[in-house]
Amino acid sequence: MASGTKERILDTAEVLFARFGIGSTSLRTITQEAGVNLASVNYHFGSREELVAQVFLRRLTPMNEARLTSLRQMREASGDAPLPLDQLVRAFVEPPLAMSRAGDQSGAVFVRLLGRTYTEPAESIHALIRDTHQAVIDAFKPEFERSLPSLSADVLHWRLHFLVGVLAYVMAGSDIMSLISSGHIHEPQSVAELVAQLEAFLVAGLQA
Amino acid sequence: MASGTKERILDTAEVLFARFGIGSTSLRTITQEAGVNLASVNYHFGSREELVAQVFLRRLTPMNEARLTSLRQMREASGDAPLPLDQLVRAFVEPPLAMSRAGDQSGAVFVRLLGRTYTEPAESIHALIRDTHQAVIDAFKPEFERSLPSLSADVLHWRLHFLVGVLAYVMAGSDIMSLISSGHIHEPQSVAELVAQLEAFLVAGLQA
DNA sequence: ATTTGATTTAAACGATCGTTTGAATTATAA
DNA sequence: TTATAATTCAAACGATCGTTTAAATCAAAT
Repeated sequence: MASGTKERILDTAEVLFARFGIGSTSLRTITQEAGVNLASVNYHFGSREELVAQVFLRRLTPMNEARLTSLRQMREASGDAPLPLDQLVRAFVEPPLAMSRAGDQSGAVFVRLLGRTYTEPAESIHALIRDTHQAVIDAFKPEFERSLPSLSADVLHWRLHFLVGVLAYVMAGSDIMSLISSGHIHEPQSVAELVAQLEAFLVAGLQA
Repeated sequence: MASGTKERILDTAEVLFARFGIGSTSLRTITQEAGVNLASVNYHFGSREELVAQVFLRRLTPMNEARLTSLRQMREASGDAPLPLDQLVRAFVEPPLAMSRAGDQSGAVFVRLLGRTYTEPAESIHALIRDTHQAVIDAFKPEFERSLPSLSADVLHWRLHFLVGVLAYVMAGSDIMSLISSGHIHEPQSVAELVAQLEAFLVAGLQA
């Protein structure tokens, strides 16, 4: 029964971090829910902080690779021409949202956690997200510049900032604004529809 | 020297909540920083949870009143006609951002705290924000419907969701995306410029 | 000046936190 | 089977948490 302890801790921590927040979830709560011994966290991860980092890293890496792969394929298909803006937005936005429709719920849970973490104050986590996103930004930024040549560097910077903000908020899946629709919680029928809605909004905003 | 203890606690808690997060800030840290006795929090506020609520309530109330006042003035000036979308967006977006330019820094600190709290998991705080925003949503929702008559209820709902997402992210002032501009942290010269940038982006996105 | 109530203070409460320890248990391989 | 390593386990460590208590101090009013 030893095998799988590490993954059980990661899975359980992911769920509890998303539900109660990283700082408000204790190792005792995690290990109790996971059915493993308290000391196993320090045995397998060394410290609580390392556990937090591993929870993010095991999903951030493939997620960002999906974005880069999508962008690379578009580049190859597009030759020297600037990329169509809608495709560019989609390549950036879809991979994280696509995780929400994974067979198990684990992907969706992590997306929610990640979205919330974007605006969380803990500097150590910010640094981790920043590092893992660096390659993505480096690859997408010049493409946006080429696809939106009429925008000044300042304006483009702000609009990309806004883009990330929308994405982070959608990922966080905050239910605060469910009251916009008069109390009706209105989940999208499918991730594809959400991506389409998001893409239309963002493309128009970027081209404003 | 007794007088001002309550306000000192509120001010200090606001700063520390914004910097380290609500759940990660202890009463001992707050009272030590504020230079007051530990027990004074429970004396003046009853409990830590009530202190958190008061930190939000003392600024949320005037902020939302500013939004409603702005909307009411627009309504009176506009007769029966639908409101111009840019004005509508501005009335919703400007009051929270305007707090950032208050004489003291306290307003800016709170805006940052509020933005971060939008995607924070603590349900008690969500409920508090939801309640204080209810009147604002009730007033703005039908105006957006009138100013954007071509949008279906579903699409409008999503776009307002996106709008709130952008606003929350900007308020949070996350520096994660400072790397978009190649590491240059690029603060807006003025709140007015930020509002203008935001308004252009949002109006275009809403009309997509 | 004295009394009354409001406020501050130091100290302690039990609970929970992340981490460590050393023995018990399990898996791996010779 | 026996030796060796990996893992799990119960228990305890010191530190910190929010809260409470009762005495000390302050302010205001009689």
